[in-house]
Amino acid sequence: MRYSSDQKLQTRNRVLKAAAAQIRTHGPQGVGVAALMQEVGLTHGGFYAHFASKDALIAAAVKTMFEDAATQRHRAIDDRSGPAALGAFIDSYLSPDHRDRPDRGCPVACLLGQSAQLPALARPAFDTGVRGMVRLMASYLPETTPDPMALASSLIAELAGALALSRAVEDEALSLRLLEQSRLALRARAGLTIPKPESPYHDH
Amino acid sequence: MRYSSDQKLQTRNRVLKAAAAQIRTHGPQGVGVAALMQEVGLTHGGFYAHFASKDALIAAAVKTMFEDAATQRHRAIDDRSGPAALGAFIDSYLSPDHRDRPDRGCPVACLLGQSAQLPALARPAFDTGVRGMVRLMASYLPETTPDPMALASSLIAELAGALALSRAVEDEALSLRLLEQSRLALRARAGLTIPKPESPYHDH
DNA sequence: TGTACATCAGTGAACGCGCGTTCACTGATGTAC
DNA sequence: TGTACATCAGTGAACGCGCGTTCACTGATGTAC
Repeated sequence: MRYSSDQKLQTRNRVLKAAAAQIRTHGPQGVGVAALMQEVGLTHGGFYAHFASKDALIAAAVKTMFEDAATQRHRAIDDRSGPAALGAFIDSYLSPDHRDRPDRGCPVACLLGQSAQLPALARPAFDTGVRGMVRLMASYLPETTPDPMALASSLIAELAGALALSRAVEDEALSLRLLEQSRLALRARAGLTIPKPESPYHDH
Repeated sequence: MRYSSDQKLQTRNRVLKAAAAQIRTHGPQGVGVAALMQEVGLTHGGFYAHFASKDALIAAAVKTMFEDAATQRHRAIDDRSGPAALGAFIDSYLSPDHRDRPDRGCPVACLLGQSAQLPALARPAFDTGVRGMVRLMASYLPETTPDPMALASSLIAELAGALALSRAVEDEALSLRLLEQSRLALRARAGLTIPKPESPYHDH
């Protein structure tokens, strides 16, 4: 090969990363091959040295989105445990920061309404992502919980729903209210009796 | 005018109705002027006798979607009252039927993830729709509820989130589980202690 | 009442633009000798 | 070690198609006289 040994792989990864960000902010339809390659500093013709088609790119990008999210989750599990981890998870998930940065956020919430526009290859990754979130949530719940998976399913639905609603809504006050009401409700439902007052990030 | 007096209005309404169905199933981007007009039995050229642009059509269609939903809600209120109405609302909202028929379903859930693709003219209608749902839910809640609007906000987030998740997921079993767990959880949270076992539609 | 004219919803061909994809070519690097 | 050749990531022009929009035209109906 004429470029340094793994340069092709690096380029591919840069394209994938840029695509993932675009998908998260503008949806699968919002990705343009030419614009994407320009963002990476290349011309559009070179795209097909890395991917067979735009759909193949999207499928690969969605897959990596969920893989990255899974590793992030595992890292978070190792860091803390029990109520502290659960509280931090809920707070950061329903924070204005997470709402405003879909390009760095939870892929499940980003793709909630756009799954119909995903190429078939990318669909299974979404299921895996949802299952992973529910399982994670269940593992966080107090041991006294009668049916952790059932409760976790319900909690995840509210978590993703509240974030998606807060993003879809135009009025800032309404958006913040949606986040905050669900944040408090979820903390209570998950057995965290004392909700942190403000600043959802640094719970000491 | 050369066609019977209100024919133009009827045509316009037929186009609007077809557009609303398309938006619900395939998103705002999924609507094509030519395909839409053909569906109504006309040729694409005539479109611009009714709408200034595709965006204007989408804005109008979204607006009517929410207006129709609001009148449906008001009709539902008149029919029943209290717990029966609340239970029926939750059950039908989280039914497989509602999941499988987005073209007839709640516009809030349909547009949850696609609001970024809506023309600016259509955005305020979404906010109004969300507020309307929360207010309706709050009015259903038991009088003993401490903060009905707060609880309603949380309930609506789970309601919309669970429906959207169940639609986005590929695996039927997972999809049904998401619907059912949230249906039971929401009934319990809303103070309906005895959830109906199956057949969410006819709760006599 | 009957006739001539005006109106305008709807037709269908055409335009223009964006975008995914193709392809002949480049030129720096790796390999063979 | 040095030279000739092969490879292939990336270039940039071009193609083709879909789609939103335009426009000259039609012909059935409403209106004026």
